[in-house]
Amino acid sequence: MTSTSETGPGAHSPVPTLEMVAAAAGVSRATVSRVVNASPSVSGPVTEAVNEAIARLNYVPNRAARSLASRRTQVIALVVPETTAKLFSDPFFASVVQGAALYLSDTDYTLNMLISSETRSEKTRRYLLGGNVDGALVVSHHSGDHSYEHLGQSLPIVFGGRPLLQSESESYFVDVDNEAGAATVTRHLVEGGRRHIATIAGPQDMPPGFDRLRGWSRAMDESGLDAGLVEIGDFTPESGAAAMRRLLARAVPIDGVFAANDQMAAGAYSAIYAEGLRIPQDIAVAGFDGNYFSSTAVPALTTINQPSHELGAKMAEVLVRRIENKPVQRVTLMETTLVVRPSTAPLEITASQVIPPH
Amino acid sequence: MTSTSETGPGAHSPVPTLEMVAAAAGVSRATVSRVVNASPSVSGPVTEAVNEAIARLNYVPNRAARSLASRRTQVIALVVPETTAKLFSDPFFASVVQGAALYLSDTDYTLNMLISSETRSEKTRRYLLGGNVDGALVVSHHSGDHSYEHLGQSLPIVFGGRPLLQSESESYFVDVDNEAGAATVTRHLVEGGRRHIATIAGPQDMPPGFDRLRGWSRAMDESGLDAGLVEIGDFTPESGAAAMRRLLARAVPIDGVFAANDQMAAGAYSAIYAEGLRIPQDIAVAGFDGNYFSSTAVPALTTINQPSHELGAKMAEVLVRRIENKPVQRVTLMETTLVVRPSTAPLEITASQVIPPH
DNA sequence: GTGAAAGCGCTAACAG
DNA sequence: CTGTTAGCGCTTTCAC
Repeated sequence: MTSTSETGPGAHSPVPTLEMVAAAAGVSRATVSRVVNASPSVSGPVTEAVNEAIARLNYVPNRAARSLASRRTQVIALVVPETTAKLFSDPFFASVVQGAALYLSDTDYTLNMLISSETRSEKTRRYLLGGNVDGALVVSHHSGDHSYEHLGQSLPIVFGGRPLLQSESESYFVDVDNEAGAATVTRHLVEGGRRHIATIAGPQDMPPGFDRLRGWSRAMDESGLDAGLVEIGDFTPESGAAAMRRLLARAVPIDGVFAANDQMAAGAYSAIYAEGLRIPQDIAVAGFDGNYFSSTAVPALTTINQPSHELGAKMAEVLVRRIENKPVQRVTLMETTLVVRPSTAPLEITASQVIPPH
Repeated sequence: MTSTSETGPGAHSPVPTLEMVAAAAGVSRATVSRVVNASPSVSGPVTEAVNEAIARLNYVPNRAARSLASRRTQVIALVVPETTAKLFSDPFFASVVQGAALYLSDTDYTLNMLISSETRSEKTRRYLLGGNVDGALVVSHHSGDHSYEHLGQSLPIVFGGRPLLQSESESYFVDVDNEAGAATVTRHLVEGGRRHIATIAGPQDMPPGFDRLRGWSRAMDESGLDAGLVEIGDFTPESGAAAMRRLLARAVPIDGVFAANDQMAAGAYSAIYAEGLRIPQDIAVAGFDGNYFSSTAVPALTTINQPSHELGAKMAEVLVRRIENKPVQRVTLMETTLVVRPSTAPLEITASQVIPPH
């Protein structure tokens, strides 16, 4: 902490400026600027000379000066409007952030992470509107929360997850194809020989909850099966267990369950085991998300994998295109993948037991 | 993507400048600047008038201009020198990043995440030295990798994890107290009645591997037990399983194992089960890290919890203090906590079986 | 194609 | 205590 040698007397600037490059290359500052910004209107020889000088001096442009002059910041905000508790417990966020950061590391943009728990949302808004960023990414898992929607008029924003309300759908967003994923995993259950397939749906006021139920229904209809076995949970394991108990309490046969996320599927496991039933022999179980709940469950859980890094990367890509006025689709849906695991092993292996054992 | 209304003809600047505030408050720009920067040398009435104008105009300072003039960026880089594969699979990083981001969200600093996979490390270095950030946080899980060490001379840096080499220990770092944690969990095993306790250590060229082995040894010595049952792994589940097999192959009794991380403990589980032994009845198992491997194992794994968010927050705190020339310790050790789970249930409940069952 | 000149919005001595 | 005066390092018309 004692002052260390820094600006010794007559010390030359440690960081070379554009002006120094210009002098070294024998051109004007404007020309160097053009080369740095890859302007097409600089002759070959001059470009070379400048690049040589840049390399020799190890020149790095000063972002602040560049931003100030160009009125562009080259900064993208990543807004996470969540309580810290939720943030800490959800691996999805981390993946999305990493995906976005990774994509941007290949561009000239820089990621600026803003955690905006309730109390500071006003501060966040002002920061965003204060000309500190060129655009913003808003990630709110599983909620479709677009409370930053109105900022979209002043700043390019890309949301993760589709908006809940129709009226808000002027916004750009990237989402996972929840409905298709749910339909796919449901079809997988059908192909495994299951005929009495229930679902533990998510809250119907959240897009993922709604869309996944819809996908299940569609697949059931298409397979000519009854789509009446529905119970609603809130995406927690406990709610999954409770929903499963309600399903089992209905006096109808059930040989398969699709839970709208892995946590609820984990809850369903315990309810099923509590009844002395077996997975997958008696009831096949499938989830959605593809997080560690699915891989560590016993037996491992069949699920629909969400491409969370790709989602983050895609959000960043869409935003950059918007900022640079390149054409982009307002809505991007990411494909999911089915991950088959023992929890949905087909019934055929027990074909010899078509007659119930007891 | 057709051009939308932006700069309408004669449109007034949407973002108020400091100059406009000065005019509105009837003072000079310098005075406004002083108020914004909380300089003590501005009279009460004037401060009030300026603040009123700021609020009325909804003024937000321009970061770029401020940085350019003050030669401070208010930006902190978070460097993650890892392959993307590792980054994506390790929950530790995410926690540290979140902790740092959360801490900084209460300050005037902003986090700038740099993912620096091998190929781009030169680009990263130049960026860091190009005056784009006020300081850097370097997080490299489990490795003590300080390849950015030499930058410490030009830029304040705080590392996560202690450096491997003695010679490099001029650097500031925050680390988990690996040795104390390992000793604590080992003592816990001893208190549970275990007497033949082995360890599956991590690589001895990584500080955490080394320190945790040391903690185990120390606790064993202090308890008067033999500290000879050591096998080395590489922190993967597979290596943990292999090490456990080697331990079991030694023709000596083993009733407890401390694995240097949860993944290796998970591997040990499978080797133990493969021998027809039971956890915890025959062998108690404990890990280190406190990630989901420990909570989802069956039986759930006793482990040492790493305060990863706190570590991230502390790193940020130390760095900010360095930047602002406030006193800070060069080394900060974070305390770990013991999480007791069924995998180390005490032997006492089977006290009646002091005589081996066979 | 290239250079000259005029700032971008703010801070930081220096006077007063 | 407050105003004046210079820039910070770069981009960007506008001439040449």
